[in-house]
Amino acid sequence: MEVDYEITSTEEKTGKNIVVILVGAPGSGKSTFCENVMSAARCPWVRICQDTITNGKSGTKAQCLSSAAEALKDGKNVFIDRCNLEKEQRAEFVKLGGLHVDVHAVVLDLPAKLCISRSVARTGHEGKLQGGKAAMVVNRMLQKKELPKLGEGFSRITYCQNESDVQGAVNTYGGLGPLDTLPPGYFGEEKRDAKVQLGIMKFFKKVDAIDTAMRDKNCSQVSVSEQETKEIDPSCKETEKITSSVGNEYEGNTEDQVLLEGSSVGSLSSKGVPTLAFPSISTSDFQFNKEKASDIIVEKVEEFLKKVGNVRLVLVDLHESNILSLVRSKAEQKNIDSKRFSTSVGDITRLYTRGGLRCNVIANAANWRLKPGGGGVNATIFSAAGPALEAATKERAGSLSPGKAVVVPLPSTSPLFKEEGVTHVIHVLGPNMNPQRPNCLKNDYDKGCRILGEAYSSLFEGFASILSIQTKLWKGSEEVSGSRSSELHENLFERNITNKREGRYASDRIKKYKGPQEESGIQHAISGSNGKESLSAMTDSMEGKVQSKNEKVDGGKRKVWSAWAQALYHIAMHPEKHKNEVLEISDDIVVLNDHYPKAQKHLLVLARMDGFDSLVNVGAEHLQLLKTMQAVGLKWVQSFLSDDASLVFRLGYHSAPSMRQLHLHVISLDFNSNHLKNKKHWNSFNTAFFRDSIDVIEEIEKYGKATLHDDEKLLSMELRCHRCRSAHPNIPRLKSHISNCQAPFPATLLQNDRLVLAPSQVHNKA
DNA sequence: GTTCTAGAAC
DNA sequence: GTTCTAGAAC
Repeated sequence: MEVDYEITSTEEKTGKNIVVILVGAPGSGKSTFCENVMSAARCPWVRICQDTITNGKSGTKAQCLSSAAEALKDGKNVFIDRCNLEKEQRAEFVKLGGLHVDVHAVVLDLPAKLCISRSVARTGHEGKLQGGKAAMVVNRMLQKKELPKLGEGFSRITYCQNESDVQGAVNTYGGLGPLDTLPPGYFGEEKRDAKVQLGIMKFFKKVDAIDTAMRDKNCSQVSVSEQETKEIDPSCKETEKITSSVGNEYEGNTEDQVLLEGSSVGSLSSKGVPTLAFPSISTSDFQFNKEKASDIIVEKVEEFLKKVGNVRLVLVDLHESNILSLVRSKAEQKNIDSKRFSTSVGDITRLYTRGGLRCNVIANAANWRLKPGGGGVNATIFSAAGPALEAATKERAGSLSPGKAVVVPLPSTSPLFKEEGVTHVIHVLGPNMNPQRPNCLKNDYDKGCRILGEAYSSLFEGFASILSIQTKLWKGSEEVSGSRSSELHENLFERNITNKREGRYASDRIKKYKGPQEESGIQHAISGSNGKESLSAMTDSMEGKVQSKNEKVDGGKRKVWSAWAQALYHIAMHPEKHKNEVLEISDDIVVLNDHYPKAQKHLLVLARMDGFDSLVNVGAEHLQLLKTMQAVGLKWVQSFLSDDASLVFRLGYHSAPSMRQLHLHVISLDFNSNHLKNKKHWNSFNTAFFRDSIDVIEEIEKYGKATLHDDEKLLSMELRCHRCRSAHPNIPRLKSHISNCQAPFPATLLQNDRLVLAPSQVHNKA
């Protein structure tokens, strides 16, 4: 290894090409890794996948080698996307290295159970290795795995043990510029003693009929991306032999039979459909009658699913229980879409890692003090989420009354967030029928049922309120927005087609909230806890939304701009009258400093076209102008970067600008400015309200329109750091945090050139 | 868009 | 008492 080190260090500045040999079992995410790097990349990469090398069909190792050599000759970097778990399988690819080519290894050494659940899920599409067999194969492969060493000829080896390591590596490679080199050596932690766990999926003791149906029918909605389905590739051809030899070895092993059956549940890990997992409320420790409870659950689920599209609810219990079967049969009787509601057996805090079931939000059957401990689900969730949940909960509410729910965003530091992808926990308190517990209703089931119904309403509305923030599900936009996936949790909230019905639902809700007889439970769930984001704020904002919608729908009416909102318009029309403030004038655009800059550098690029006030009426005919604005913005960014290479920029539009005349914000992401004073300022640049220019252009190219997120709610969202996503109670605290936060930017921002930064800084920021 | 300021939150 | 937010006026 020392030899390698010397070679690379002497040639450090030459901008060598790289061959990255991925090492990982099927299901470890190799292809996804490549895709993520390539989508962020600043220099050309070629992914060589034995599985698809012959016009989409599988090929030979020799073909891979020659394609790799060719790509290197063209000056491209290369991914070798095959399992490469054994030294011998890697040897020939390592030989691609030389004077001008470095060979790196990226080891996706993720938990075996995760690889297995993913790969088992994927074989359904491939039809090669079926269900349990795939599990055996992966198991066996992992047992044979030999982790790469520098001595094999690698100059750099990166070990990834979990998703966050993987993201780190994606950032590192994705951020490489053509002349950049990475330091040689070992990176990340190597865990050699990891033993493969057999029978990992006994957790799924029973496959719900509903779940199975879901897997079979759900291809369109619960789509597994193509490259994922290809994960078991011919580079694992060795493994097919293993399959046959191993297959019998495991037959008759009941645990693994269970595994096989249960694993198939993993395939419903539906990326893209926001999912709420919830326990049955009140039926365990609070001793609520299960028969009655199951009626309420089914009724509330049905009601919610009718109102909100494209979401999924999963009732979870640790064991196959009476309540699960009651609910299942009642849901079946009511013909509730099994794709959208199902039951599941397992630990609600391990649904993804143990079962491949992605749940963005989980509900907690909380106690009234909202404290950890006790037993059951509450103890499990608090312990799995770590102290971060307790702290975040405290920020939101001190206690909870029966029938109410409180939505708590999970800090990204929580293991539940990092490992399971859970973004929010919703605490719910149900009615209590247990004399040993507080607030016992003494068998008053009239009241009990009402409160339990309220509890579920609160829970589901809380879930919906999260969606409305994260996916604009309620916006009723009638077009498919760009379905790029994004940061860890946003992945789960992939944007989807929303329909008019949902849009109407949103406005129905507004009317409802404006009415005098508000349902306190619902109110509570949406307002978070104690009115911080108060009901009135919500109704006001919703009202605003309806109003602006009317303008759009009615078409004829135009937004009326106040006098103060005309300033940019005047400058755009007569830049010569504003020579002092204008930095650049052309026929199409005017550039000026924002009068109240919200960061060290904050420019506006104005469109000069009369009547082009905002993105609301943008269309394909404006494409060229938008591209010009973007290009001019980038030009200025480059000049700023040459003065200060530590800056990072974003270029984009406000979905609902306050000032007339389309203006592109070019802003450095330090947000170090005294003019940044309030929530609206922050959120207008750091939520979906801000539309990156590059995305707007892409959407117009694809759909002729841009999706706008002009929901006022976005502007009153809690304050979160744009880097580490931590939440802060007020602007001063946020500002003091961001002045120090050096966390890498979230993956969403790192993709698609949304960030513009100096080439020399690429690694640091990523 | 900002400024001003009452009053909520701490 | 001080800090901070949010609504109204411009």
